[in-house]
Amino acid sequence: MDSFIALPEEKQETVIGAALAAFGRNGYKKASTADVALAAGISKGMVFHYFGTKKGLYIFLCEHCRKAMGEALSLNGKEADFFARIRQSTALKVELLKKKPHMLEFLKSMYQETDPEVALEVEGFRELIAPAQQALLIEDEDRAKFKDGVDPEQVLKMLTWMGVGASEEMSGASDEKMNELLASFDKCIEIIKNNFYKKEEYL
Amino acid sequence: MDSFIALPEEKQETVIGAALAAFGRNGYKKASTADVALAAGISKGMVFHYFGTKKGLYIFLCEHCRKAMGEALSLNGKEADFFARIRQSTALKVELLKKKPHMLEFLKSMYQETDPEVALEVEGFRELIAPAQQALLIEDEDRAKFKDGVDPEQVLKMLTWMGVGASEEMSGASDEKMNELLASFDKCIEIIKNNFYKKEEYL
Amino acid sequence: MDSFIALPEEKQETVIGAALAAFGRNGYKKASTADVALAAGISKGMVFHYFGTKKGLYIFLCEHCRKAMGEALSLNGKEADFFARIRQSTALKVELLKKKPHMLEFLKSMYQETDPEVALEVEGFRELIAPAQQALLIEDEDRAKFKDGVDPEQVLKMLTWMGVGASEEMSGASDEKMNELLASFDKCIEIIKNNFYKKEEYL
Amino acid sequence: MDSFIALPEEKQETVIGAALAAFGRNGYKKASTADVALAAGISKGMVFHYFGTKKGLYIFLCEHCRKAMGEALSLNGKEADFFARIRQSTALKVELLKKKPHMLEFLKSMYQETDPEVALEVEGFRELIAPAQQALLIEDEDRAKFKDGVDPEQVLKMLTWMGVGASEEMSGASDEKMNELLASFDKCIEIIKNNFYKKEEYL
DNA sequence: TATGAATGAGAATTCATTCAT
DNA sequence: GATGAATGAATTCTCATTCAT
Repeated sequence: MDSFIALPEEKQETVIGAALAAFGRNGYKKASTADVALAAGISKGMVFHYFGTKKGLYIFLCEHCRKAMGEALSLNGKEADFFARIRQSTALKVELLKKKPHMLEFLKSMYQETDPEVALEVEGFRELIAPAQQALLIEDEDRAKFKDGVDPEQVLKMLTWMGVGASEEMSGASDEKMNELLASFDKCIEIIKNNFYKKEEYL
Repeated sequence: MDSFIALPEEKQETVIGAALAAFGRNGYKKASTADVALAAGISKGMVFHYFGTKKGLYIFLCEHCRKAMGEALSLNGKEADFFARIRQSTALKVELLKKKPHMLEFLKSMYQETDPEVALEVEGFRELIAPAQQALLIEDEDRAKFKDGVDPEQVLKMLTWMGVGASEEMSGASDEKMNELLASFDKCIEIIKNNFYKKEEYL
Repeated sequence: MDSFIALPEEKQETVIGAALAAFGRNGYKKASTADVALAAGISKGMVFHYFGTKKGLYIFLCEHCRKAMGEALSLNGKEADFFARIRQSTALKVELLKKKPHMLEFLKSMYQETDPEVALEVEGFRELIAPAQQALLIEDEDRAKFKDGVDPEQVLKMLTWMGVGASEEMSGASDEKMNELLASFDKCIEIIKNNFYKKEEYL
Repeated sequence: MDSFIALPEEKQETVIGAALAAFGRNGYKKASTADVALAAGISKGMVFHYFGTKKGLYIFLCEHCRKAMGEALSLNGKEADFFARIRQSTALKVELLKKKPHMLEFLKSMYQETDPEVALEVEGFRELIAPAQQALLIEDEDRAKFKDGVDPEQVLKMLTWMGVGASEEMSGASDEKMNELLASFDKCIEIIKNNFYKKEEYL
């Protein structure tokens, strides 16, 4: 793993790209180290030299994606408003994944991974990525903006669930369909905001 | 397949349960027919006698789940009100999945399945199951109940996504937690109804 | 086996025909008892009831063919002349095999069988059938007909080898081709007779 | 296949010998890759590394034999006389098959192979090998040497059939027996030549 | 470092044979 | 006698991992 990090950035990217694509396309079990090596233009032996085992490579990729997600979202300049934060967060994620299509493939596949050999690790990474994806904590100043009688936590839950549902539907959707779904999701946020924020003041 | 259907119901259930569990746990590729046979208490040979191939078994399970879902939801006695229908549908699904926990596992895994050997079949079943899961079509008499300026279709989409998100979270949750989530989901429906229906008339 | 012989002739023929066809088409190893049973319209269990094992069935068929061959050739009414005997023998064989096409298939396949499980038995039957096929012993009265300086035994060897070679080529040949080859073989016999018999007296 | 060709000649021969023997002994279907690997002193995996599939190995062997036959016969230095050519060709083939006994076994088995999985390929190779085995075309200058009234083509056919018959008998014969048969075959050629060539001029 | 040949455990599938009904 | 469900050994093929070069 150290020896991999010592590689020139460019070569690292090639290998990572090839591996993300291979696992994204076929899942953990069916993706073969030979495929990864071939696509990366290195020998099978090197894959094991760099990552020890197939599992080691997979976990490295999970970690790599988590970092990339985190970095992208950390650019999220603390938007003042709760709903604005949700929208920006969503937009940033979509941005990132459009630039690194293999990463999107991989993440989708990772969310679907059921192979027990990596189940534990994947579970952990899912939890690590989740908050990074959300940045959805309701702060005190947000709370005040909600209409009386509306439970902000419940609204957050609704939004979170909707996000999961929308993501699920985006998985495997075409680019066109994805944009459409994104617009629809945006509309949902809008609707909820319109209905649960105190109208006069925060719209 | 015929020979399988001729089996006593009880034995069928054992085999189906074992297979749902195996595929649900490990996904199509890694689940092994030997595991299924062992868990079902039959010989490897019988798996092939009954279902021909591993793929045949998988497709049989898809079909089986579709039927079970359909039957459960067909009990849904045409509630008059749109939101009432959603609630009942959700309650019925949760009921079913509590009784057949392996089926839930399997369905989740099926929604995630990417193995090209069954991709086509799974795709088909997803589409067949989707409407059965919903029974959520908005009818004209429902449309009239929504506030002016509210797009009923968008609200349906929100509810659908929320349903998926909530189901996801319910997966693997304890019985207690599941009840809690169900209550929370119920609250969501309530909130949305309160906000999008014409208040005076339909609450 | 006794139980099989107790069957009505007609049923026996059905089973034998199906078995000859199955083994003839696919060879010993690849032909499956299930195929035989299906084609014969009986259950797998009966195949084993009648013949004990797959090998038992195969040997029964060998024996059956040997008998059939012997009976056909025994009709061969002791033609006086050596070459006339060869021709009649050939004609009778062709006759028989045209009437029982499955038997021909089977015999061809049997001559080709290399599976060690039946190699010994097949070897034995080949030797048993060979003389029956030939009826080619040169008798003293024949010997006198050959030109001086011609070794009758060597001529017999030539004819035998030609017979094997011609049979080999007939295997797998179409009906039309087979007739053509038969005519050609006939011409060979004629040529040899013309050249090795004392001309004036025996042509 | 490339990787196999890259092997040291000696190892290639070992593997080829083991495979020829296995298929020759048991036929395509029953010969097992495990046997081949064991006899060749390599692992099961390597068989597939080298040849991809069992069928790939079989076809490689067919091709290998075709080449070996072709090379051996190409040494046949264009003997002037037809019968001389036949004798030399026969001698060369016997030479080859004495050196590579497994090849003989394999070729016999191949000529008998009926397994549909390789039927097409075998058919093709049979046709390719046939002419290589013959080198027996009668040329115009040969034709003139035959007695009037003798059909040279029919004589060729006789010789060819006899060659097949003799080869069949040589298969599996002891070295001593083989020499005896060879001498007998030689005598046949001599006899035929004596009878069908114009005596005064060409003997 | 880098290679890819080599290994061997494991997976799907087939099928002769047995045996309860 | 008859059936065909049931068994499990054997077979082809795949692939992570190791290791000599």
